[in-house]
Amino acid sequence: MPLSPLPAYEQVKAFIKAQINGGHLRPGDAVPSEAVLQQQFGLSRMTVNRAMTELAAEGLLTRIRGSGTVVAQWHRISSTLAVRDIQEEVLERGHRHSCVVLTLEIVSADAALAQALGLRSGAKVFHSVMVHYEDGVPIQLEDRHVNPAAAPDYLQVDFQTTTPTQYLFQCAPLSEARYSIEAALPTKPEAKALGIKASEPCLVITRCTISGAHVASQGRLVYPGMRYNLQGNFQL
Amino acid sequence: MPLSPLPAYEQVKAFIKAQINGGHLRPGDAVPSEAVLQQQFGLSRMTVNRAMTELAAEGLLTRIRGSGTVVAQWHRISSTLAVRDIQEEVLERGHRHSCVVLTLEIVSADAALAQALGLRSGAKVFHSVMVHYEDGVPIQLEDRHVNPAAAPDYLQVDFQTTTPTQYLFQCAPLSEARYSIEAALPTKPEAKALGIKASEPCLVITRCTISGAHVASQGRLVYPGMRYNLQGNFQL
DNA sequence: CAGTGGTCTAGACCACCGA
DNA sequence: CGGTGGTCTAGACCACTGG
Repeated sequence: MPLSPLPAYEQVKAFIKAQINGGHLRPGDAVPSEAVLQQQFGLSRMTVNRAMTELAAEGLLTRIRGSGTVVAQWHRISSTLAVRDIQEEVLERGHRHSCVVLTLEIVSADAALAQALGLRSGAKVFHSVMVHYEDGVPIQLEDRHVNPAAAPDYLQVDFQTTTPTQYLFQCAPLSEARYSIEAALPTKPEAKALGIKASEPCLVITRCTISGAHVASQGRLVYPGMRYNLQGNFQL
Repeated sequence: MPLSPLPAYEQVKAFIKAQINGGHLRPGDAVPSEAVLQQQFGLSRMTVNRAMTELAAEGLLTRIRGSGTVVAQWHRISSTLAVRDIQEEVLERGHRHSCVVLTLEIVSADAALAQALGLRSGAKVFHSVMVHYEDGVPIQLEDRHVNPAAAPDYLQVDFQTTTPTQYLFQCAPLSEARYSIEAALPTKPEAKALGIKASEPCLVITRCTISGAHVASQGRLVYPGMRYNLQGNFQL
């Protein structure tokens, strides 16, 4: 008969978090052992263990077999930096998304691109450039090279209704990705397409997605610095 | 007598991951129920349940009580966006860290700052500005306002050996943080301190840390765009 | 209704650590 | 050696979903 609707292991987690938050447990301090908590809460060890294991997975505790559990020295500031689909993001903010395709073509990969996509130099790859708008304001330029093996029909996609991210995810489910976030200036054509000055700083995310055995695509996402920022929130 | 050193639940996780990775299970597809996996692997349900629960927590699966488990539609691109201590980061790269303090003073908070720190307008707060160097090259400018209630001895700290992040973490353990990442131009004094042109785009991270009841500090971290980027890697 | 996942128990064996 | 955490079992009750 649980008076509170919270599962028992969540209550244990909350208790430990409260101890840390309130300063009763400080980084480096020893946390009560599972046996003790088991007694205090009147729970089985498996339940207490789940609570502690999850807190350790969150980076809040450090557990050492044979020794004990201590409060972790550095509480990670993580917060799932979600690199998401631009359309989804815009719609979620309750705004209107639209997209203009500037380029959609087949090109020969130069050495660098071929290497990145795991192809031989000179191989044919798809290339697209488009601008995404939020309520009519250009917010992202997307310059992407796609491995035809991963998405053979890429050139036929209607990018008014589907974004490359969505389409690629559908036909080549993501298994790995590498990305980098940096501040940089746009190229001249990019600045023109985004309707900003070439001296306007931009947030540039370059991303390389891998699907199974193929490198599926490589993209460069350019956001005008004045109109976009990445926000995060970290708790506990 | 486990022939493979991997725990059973990890093997189940690996199996499911492999199925997804290999395309045998695609987003939206139903995943075998716990009962089925229990049979196939000859494990107890608790063990299978742990595997599935963890995969769901990682965002790889979506579980619906009473209905079943399906492969999640969007594999999150997360990556512990580690907002870490600059000194730690530099040392980890095997380089030398040094720091020059430009300002260390007490100021009266204006309305905006007071609001952000949860103080009354005009309250005294600590203010520091310093530049961090990696092998002698300026890599970060740190402009920080500190709530005296959280770190009364802030002005006495030796910032040659300890960074504000380290010190604040020690005397006011982190319980919550909010941050924002954007591309922007440095202010004129910032550009001068970093030895860059005022037209050089920078990655600017603004961060507000909360410790228990206090807002501990608010910081503005400016990284020259040419010398710094945030990298991430996502797997699964 | 039968099948699903969410939680919990009371045991158990093991590897490891520190005294 | 006793205490720690890491894992696993064979049950159990529940809330929820679908047909």
